[in-house]
Amino acid sequence: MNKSELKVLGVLERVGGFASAQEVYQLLQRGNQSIGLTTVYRALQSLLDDKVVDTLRRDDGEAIYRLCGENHHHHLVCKSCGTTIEIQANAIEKWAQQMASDHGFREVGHTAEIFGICKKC
Amino acid sequence: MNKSELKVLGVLERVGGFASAQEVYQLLQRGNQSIGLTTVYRALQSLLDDKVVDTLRRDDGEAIYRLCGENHHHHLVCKSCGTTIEIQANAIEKWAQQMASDHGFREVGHTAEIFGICKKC
DNA sequence: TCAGAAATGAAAATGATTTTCATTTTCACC
DNA sequence: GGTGAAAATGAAAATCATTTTCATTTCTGA
Repeated sequence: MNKSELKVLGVLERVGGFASAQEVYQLLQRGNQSIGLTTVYRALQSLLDDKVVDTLRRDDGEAIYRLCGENHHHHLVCKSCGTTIEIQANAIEKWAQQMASDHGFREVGHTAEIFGICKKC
Repeated sequence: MNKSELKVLGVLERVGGFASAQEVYQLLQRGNQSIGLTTVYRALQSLLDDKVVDTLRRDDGEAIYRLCGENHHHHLVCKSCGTTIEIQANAIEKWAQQMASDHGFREVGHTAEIFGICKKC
């Protein structure tokens, strides 16, 4: 675990959720922790290999990362105004585990998002 | 639904599973159905809008598409080999409805996906 | 201190996807 | 059949995340 990886980890901690490589890079630039974009990618790859972070893809295909083992939540998003509400969902966690083990999957993760039009809109 | 979209649909039918835009393009070139890559992308986008096809991302970020049945389902995806299993989930449907109505949302939709490493990998 | 290894980052390369724009096709109407 | 506006097409250029290259800098351990 070298210096760059620690900086990237620091950002992911502060963010407390998902961030893309580009976002991590931007955030480091804003602070006085600037490291090169290439190094950000390398650090993320290395953290992935060490299973310290977790990765997903946004709808647009951009990869996003977060610290493993953070308790995660889901989102309820308004399609119109963008308001986002965090929701906990034990039901979902259990469902994902159950489905995965039914089919012999391991190292399981999941995503779930609800979207609609909120009261105000 | 125009001619290009029909050709793309034809390929997806023959493939009987997921294919990327680039793959659809290649397959059309091999047959005597050649259409431009741009048109393939446009046709896929249009089919997506019409909810005739379904999309996912490969690990490398490439988008893959397939015909979707009319019944709504979720996916269990192997991060390693890409194997995809369709799963039904009444629990999720109910959860989404419940959460949304709790917060006064309407016109509700949702996404949910489970990913992990399958038995074979 | 010194040499070799590892880390770094700027710039170029890659590859999927999107945009641009000039051309072609379709289609309703005369 | 002929006409023209609207839609479809595709080649080429642009975009953008990510990876590779490679010359330079920093570590590390003897």
